[in-house]
Amino acid sequence: MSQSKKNTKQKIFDAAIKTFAEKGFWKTKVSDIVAEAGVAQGTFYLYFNSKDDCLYELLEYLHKGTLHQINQLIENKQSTIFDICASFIKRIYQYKMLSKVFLFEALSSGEKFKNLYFRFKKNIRDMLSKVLSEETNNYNETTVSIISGFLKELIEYYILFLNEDLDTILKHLYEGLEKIEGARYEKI
Amino acid sequence: MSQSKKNTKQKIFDAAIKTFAEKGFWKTKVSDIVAEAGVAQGTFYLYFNSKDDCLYELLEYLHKGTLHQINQLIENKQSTIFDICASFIKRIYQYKMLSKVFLFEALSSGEKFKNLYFRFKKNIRDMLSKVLSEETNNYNETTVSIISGFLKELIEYYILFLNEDLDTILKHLYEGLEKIEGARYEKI
Amino acid sequence: MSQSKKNTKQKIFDAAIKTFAEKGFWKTKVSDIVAEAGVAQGTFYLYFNSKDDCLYELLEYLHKGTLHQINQLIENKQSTIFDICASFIKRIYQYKMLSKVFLFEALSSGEKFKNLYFRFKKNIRDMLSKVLSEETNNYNETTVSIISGFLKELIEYYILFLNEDLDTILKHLYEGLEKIEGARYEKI
Amino acid sequence: MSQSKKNTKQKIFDAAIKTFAEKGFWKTKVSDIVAEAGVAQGTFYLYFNSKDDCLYELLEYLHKGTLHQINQLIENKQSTIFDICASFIKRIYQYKMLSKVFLFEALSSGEKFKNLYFRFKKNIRDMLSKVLSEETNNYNETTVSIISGFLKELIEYYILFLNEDLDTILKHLYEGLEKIEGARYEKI
DNA sequence: TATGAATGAGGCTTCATTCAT
DNA sequence: GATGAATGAAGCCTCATTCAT
Repeated sequence: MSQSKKNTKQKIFDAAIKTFAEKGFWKTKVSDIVAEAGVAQGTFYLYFNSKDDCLYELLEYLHKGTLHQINQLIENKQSTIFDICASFIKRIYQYKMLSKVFLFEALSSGEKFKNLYFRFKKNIRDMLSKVLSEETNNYNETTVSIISGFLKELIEYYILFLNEDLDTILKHLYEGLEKIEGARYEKI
Repeated sequence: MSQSKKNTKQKIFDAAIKTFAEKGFWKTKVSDIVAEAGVAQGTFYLYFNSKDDCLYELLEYLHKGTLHQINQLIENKQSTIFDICASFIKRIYQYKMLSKVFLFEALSSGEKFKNLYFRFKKNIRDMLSKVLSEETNNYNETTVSIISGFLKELIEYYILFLNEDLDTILKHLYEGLEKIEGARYEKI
Repeated sequence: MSQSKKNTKQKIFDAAIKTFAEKGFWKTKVSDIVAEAGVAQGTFYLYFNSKDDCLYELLEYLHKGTLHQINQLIENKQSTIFDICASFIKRIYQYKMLSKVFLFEALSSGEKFKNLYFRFKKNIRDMLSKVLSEETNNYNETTVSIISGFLKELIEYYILFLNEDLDTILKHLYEGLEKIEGARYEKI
Repeated sequence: MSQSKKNTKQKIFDAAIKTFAEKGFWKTKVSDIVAEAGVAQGTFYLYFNSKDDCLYELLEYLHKGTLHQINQLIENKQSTIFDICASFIKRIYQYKMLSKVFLFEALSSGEKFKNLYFRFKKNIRDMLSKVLSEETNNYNETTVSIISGFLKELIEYYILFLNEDLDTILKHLYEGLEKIEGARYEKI
């Protein structure tokens, strides 16, 4: 892939993220994306087969990257559940707009996206399970649900609704996990 | 409102809930709703100004009813946090399809719906706060976030994804609150 | 089907025939047809799934009607090959524009239409065969090819290109068949 | 024209013939042609002004070549009508794909092409007239129509539809002319 | 009140053509 | 000459909404 081709695709990608996040998948027109990207309507179709396709590629990118990042932490045996969650929250915060699309658009954007969303949720829960079972001796599924739900609440309420900064959110996370797990963590 | 008018509107209401839940707001056509309801296309517009309007009315109905139900429990000073949560879960379970639309479509269906959704979330959190502060002496916002997130996880994962029955879900709820609060509740 | 519905479909049908005949299938836009018919763009899609569909329905109509008409003549045992051909030519002349579409657009409008065209051609040849074998004792396939080709030449050259009137064309037909068959026919 | 330029143009020419014949003029995209030719999209426009232009050049080439070939036969006073027709059929068979485009696409590809087609048809008929009037003493226009139609039927039905081989088709031709003319020809 | 045919603005996508390299 | 990414006009089709009956 040539440099210029890569650039054009990236421009469209960035514009799509921004537009999907602002207007939502269904209200976003391809013409909005290309206007934001500064390319012609037809150019969009050189890189994506459809609007659907574009969203799917974006979500897969976030999905894979996030899981990969967490997996690497897990392989480092010294990572605590706090490290994992903080890493997750940081990534979501970094990709705020794209995450918004993933977490709050996917369920209503068609079967394909719903499946991707639930695959993601399942993966996150599995990772939490793994770390919890290594870390504590009274692991159970309920704890996974509590933490998984708490993470989503942090994102939904503190990031999206209240729009708080990362440090404040990590503080909430720390306090929450402390309460849930009854343990103290080193902040990272 | 005459009896027959009420019936027609109710037919459309029910059809709309079913269709929105099955196909999502954006993929639902007015023609789908009226086909399901067994009335003519034009009839829809005798009762609703628009497709948006119809969804909004539905969500407000769920919103108000749910808050009202919880409020009544709160006014009965003996209600525990478990009672409140169980009542909430039961109602969501009862209006499974409509709730699905509310909890997972609203954020992506336009500004108006997003506002309604966050108003609802805020109300639920406030009620939890109120009960918690009456019930425990170490109440804090973090606990509200944990419980609020846990409730949504129960709905998202156990009701929508795994499609478990009400009793199983209430069991999860009980175990979760026990873990969060470190207390035992009377099951209702 | 209500009267008004029938009328609208007929209006579109007529407009489609005219437009297809004038501009050809590929150059005809749905917007041309509806403009000619005096209805809205969307109305077209109440009656046809697509432009393809519309053409197909038109051609089938001509196809079936023409075959039916000839079949009835054949069942009357006294019909000569001249009667059959004259009846065919008259029908083509009557549906001049639609026939033009069938005979000269179908082969280039996609597989489906090509198949319909060759089915039609085969049917016509079979009918000619049947009548010839009843009428003469030295019937053979070559004669069928000669007559079939002659008929198409009459249409292509005298109707479409020279735009001659029906009587002149029937005169050509009479002379041609006389030459081919070496017999004299009663003009009908 | 340089050698390499000639090669590129020829590659595109050949690809265009193949593609037009397979998919028809309207369904053929310039991108199909260049893919088949193995050149870049822009290269097409170094040799042709437009897709229309390319088809027109192709058809003119077939047109002129065919007429030229027949004219040479006519100048040789000993050529019979069978020689002329056989030569015509052989050429059509040799340029099967291109002929398909000419004979069955031209009428529906726009005014310019329709004119070219009828010019061709007129030329063929004139040549037949000329030979017939030299060969027989009871020449008339009807015979021209019969032979012209028969030739097209041979192409349409036996070449395109039944896909028979050249010898078989020439046999049909021989039998047909024998029947039409009541004479015996030397096969060439 | 109820109907359902008709509307038409608007979105998605295609593809012939251009042009900078 | 050759390339192929970029263009953008144009066309098909959808569907929320209207309105005459």
